[in-house]
Amino acid sequence: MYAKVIIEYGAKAVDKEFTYIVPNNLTTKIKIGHRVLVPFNNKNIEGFVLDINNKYNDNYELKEIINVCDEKPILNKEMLYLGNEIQKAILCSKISIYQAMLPKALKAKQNINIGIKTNRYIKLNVSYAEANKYIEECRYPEQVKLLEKLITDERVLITSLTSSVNTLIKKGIIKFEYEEANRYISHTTGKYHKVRLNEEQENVVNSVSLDDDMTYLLYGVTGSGKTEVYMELIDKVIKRGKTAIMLVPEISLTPQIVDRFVTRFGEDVAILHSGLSDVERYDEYRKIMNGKVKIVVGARSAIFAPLDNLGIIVIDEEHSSTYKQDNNPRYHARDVAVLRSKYHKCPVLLGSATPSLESFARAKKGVYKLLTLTARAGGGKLPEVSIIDMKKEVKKGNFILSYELSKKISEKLSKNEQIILLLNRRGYSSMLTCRDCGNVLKCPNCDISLTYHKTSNTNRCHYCNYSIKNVHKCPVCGSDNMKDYGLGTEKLEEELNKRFKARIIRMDMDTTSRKGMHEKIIEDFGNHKYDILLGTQMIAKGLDFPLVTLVGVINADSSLNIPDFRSAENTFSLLNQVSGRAGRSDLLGEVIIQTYNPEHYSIALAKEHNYLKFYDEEMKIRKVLNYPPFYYLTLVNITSKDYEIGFSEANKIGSYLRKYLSSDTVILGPSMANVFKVNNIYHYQCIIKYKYDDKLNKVLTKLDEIYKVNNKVDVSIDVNPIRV
DNA sequence: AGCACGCCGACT
DNA sequence: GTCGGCGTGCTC
Repeated sequence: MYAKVIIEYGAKAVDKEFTYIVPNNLTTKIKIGHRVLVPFNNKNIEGFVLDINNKYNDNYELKEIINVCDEKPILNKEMLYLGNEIQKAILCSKISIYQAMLPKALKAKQNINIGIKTNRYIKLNVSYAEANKYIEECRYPEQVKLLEKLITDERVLITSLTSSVNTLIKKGIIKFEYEEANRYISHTTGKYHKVRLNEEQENVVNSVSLDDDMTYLLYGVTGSGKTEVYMELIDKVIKRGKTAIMLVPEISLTPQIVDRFVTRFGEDVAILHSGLSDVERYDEYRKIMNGKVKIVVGARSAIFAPLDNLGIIVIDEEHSSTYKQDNNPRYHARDVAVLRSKYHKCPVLLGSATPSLESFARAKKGVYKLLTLTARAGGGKLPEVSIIDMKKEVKKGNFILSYELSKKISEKLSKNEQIILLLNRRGYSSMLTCRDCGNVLKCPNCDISLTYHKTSNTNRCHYCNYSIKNVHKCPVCGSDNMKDYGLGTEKLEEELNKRFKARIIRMDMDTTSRKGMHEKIIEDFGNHKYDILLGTQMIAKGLDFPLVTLVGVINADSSLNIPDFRSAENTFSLLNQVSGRAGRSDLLGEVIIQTYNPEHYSIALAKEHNYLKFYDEEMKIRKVLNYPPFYYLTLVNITSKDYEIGFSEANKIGSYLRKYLSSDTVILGPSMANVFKVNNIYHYQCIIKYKYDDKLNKVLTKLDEIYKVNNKVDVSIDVNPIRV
């Protein structure tokens, strides 16, 4: 008996199946999907069994599998199928997908020590009458206390053995009971209040057929009650005895969503997101594997949750770029969802207030079925948005806060209402420049300027984490005339503290790096321990604070100025998202957007909350420039430590693509990537634009093969990149 | 990925 | 003479 195994190494050179002999003692036990320990190149490593058969024709001298690592297979039939399909679609190594599907504890990798925790309980081993009789005759108060507790509580958790427990066990009065522990406890805040759906929501729920593999796009304005629709559909699915996956962009940003699911569905829910520790994630994952839960709420990788009998997959904020993994394997959760929906014959529901252009275009073409929610669920109005032209404000000397925004902040503070301010840049200032020689302080390893952080008094690189103590003299000319430019969240916080007497909390990557800080800031702000929440785009999503009546966007241009074909879409969507945070209760919300480009359509249309008009405008541009959704994109990234070698190989790759791809496929480049040097590695890229190219997959696979063995340059392929 | 093998420079 | 640098190639 032979087994084909893929091994734990992610390197392209060993991304193939290796055949091993299954020793006699394992033939009955071993199954496809099992994690196994195998000898490989004089080392013992782990891998997964992908196939078992009785034939082997080659004359290579095979080795034997050492052992199977777990009782049951880790990869089920569906996961193996998904791995195959995804590998074909995005040209990544197979092992990388299987690893991406699993929690750390179950990946093929040795020396991970993540075990199962077992709780020990004690329980009565005799009738209540006998226990009571024992109590009467017992001279030891500790024993009496224990038994009395057991009569009322049925079982008691034991963390350390006491002599009274020992005695009672010995006498057979009590017995032990063991149970797997759950180390993750989702703290919920309240009880579930069933909300009655309005007519529009009801219609949407009824339009979704639970019996076929259709994809639906739910386009609903912010606050229109999309979550209630999701929960209602999931409830229906569960009542039919099926299971559901609910994806959210990054759950630790939205504890409020978790809270709503846990309060409504209780024990039926497992949570999977990056905020969990490895042991917590393992516990949640086991609940799913063992069929103990019916709903999985989680971020991107939760799309792989091994639920049987899937009845629906919901993807909230479907336009969010976090659904695409930005390192290997570069999969998109939306695509995996469609694969799983076909496998289970169940619907996919994508929801957003600002759907991605790709999805909306598909919905218009009828590939997806379009559903809409036009009104805010509580009857609340969409907030009033005003746009401030910062070019005029700067002339008046208002560099950070416009007159209008300052006035509104004071007004809301005096009414004891809350304020959210968005500034999409962390740190104090964005760069340090010498006024005498014009030198800009740059990262020595990367191609970008360093950001000054006042809290730590350092200049840091946001790409490679390089940091130096703040400098006062120009390293080039020695002048002490250094000046900082640009505005970050730290400086904004300082300015607010100077100008207002208010309780202010900052939320960005620097204040939330400690575990649980997200939740804490959100909870504290929700409990009105602060008046102003300022932060980067992490404050824009899914938060629901009834007391917030003013949202200010400090610099709407920061996302607009990123050189990317999606920058207008991202700007519109961010402005729309963050505006939606205002006025979620009966208090009317106001939004003030500060910008240097007040006439830009993505900003002007965000003022009107006009997604449909934005869609039309943006589609015109995409059409002219041959960008998605009119063309597909694939990015070939070429990286090298050596500038010259990178350059020449990138050119070779460019000509290779031009030679072998169809003539109506457009190949741009090679060119230097947006940030050319990161961590002393040079980045080149070729962009491939195509409508349909039956040669593409083959050509790219071949290219990949060629460069597998080249260790001077690395070639990675990104199908449907989110950033170009 | 990780390890052995192999061919050149600077040391006891 | 030998230790060790890392470039090359192979792993069921």
